[in-house]
Amino acid sequence: MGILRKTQSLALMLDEFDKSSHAISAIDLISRLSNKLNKTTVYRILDKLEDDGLLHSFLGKNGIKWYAKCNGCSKTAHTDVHPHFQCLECGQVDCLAIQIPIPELPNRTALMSSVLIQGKCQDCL
Amino acid sequence: MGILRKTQSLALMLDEFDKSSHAISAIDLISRLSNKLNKTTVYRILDKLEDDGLLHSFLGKNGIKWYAKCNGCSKTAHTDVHPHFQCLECGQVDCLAIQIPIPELPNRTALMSSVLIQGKCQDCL
DNA sequence: ACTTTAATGCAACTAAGTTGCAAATATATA
DNA sequence: TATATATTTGCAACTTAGTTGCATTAAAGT
Repeated sequence: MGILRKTQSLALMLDEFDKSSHAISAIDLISRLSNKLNKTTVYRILDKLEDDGLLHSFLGKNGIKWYAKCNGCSKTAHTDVHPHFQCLECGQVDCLAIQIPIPELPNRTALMSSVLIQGKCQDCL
Repeated sequence: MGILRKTQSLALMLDEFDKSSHAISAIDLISRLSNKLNKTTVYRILDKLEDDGLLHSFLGKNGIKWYAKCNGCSKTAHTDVHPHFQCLECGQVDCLAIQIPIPELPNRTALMSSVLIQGKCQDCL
């Protein structure tokens, strides 16, 4: 069950995602909003926004969770499966607007895939 | 700094990897050996075996760490970069002996990539 | 304005992994 | 083979990311 009520907490969080063109880690979001929201609230709203197809989540370098705005995802299906890029120097994480084709696997059925590319971003080159 | 001494703990751990053709999660290994080894020891030996290029590690579904035997990696470089497959039904994780080509990225340099494919494995189809 | 129900904060918890240090055990040396 | 030295190990305590239960607060419907 996704978002039902327009609360202040929700507005604050949407604001953060509007401000930034990059992905935001749950941890970072919690610290940015630490004087305004409890971390439990942050996690719960992230969950709901993902349910609603407004955000998608993925795991970064050390298994920590990142969120970014969805592009063409719906409440029912996260269709927009793209790779993510994490800069090894500044840590910045972005969605890449490309498709990585996953080949047919003998004896297996691929249902989803996650690709994390690491390297140097624009700013750090 | 990798393995220096041939200890019992080391033998026990190598045994586990010899027994299984699949990847093993750190957690699973700890529980398999819980009556013989301390979890700290398990983590430390895994580290060293990875340093030595005998094992490689990667992150599975929920960000937990998996280890599998290396194929052609050396102490200095983990060259064998392949995707991993995790079965959504039984949880089993395997290395896939294929290459996923990462395209050139405009304005960025890709230094490494990790690909996790999820779906159904042989046994669960 | 009042009622209902969802959202929030808090504190306590879980799970995976890490650290410091003293005790145990390999290996090198005599 | 005994001894010295240095690596490994176990333990307990800690860290970090994320979760849960429950009482309180605040939206939204009437």
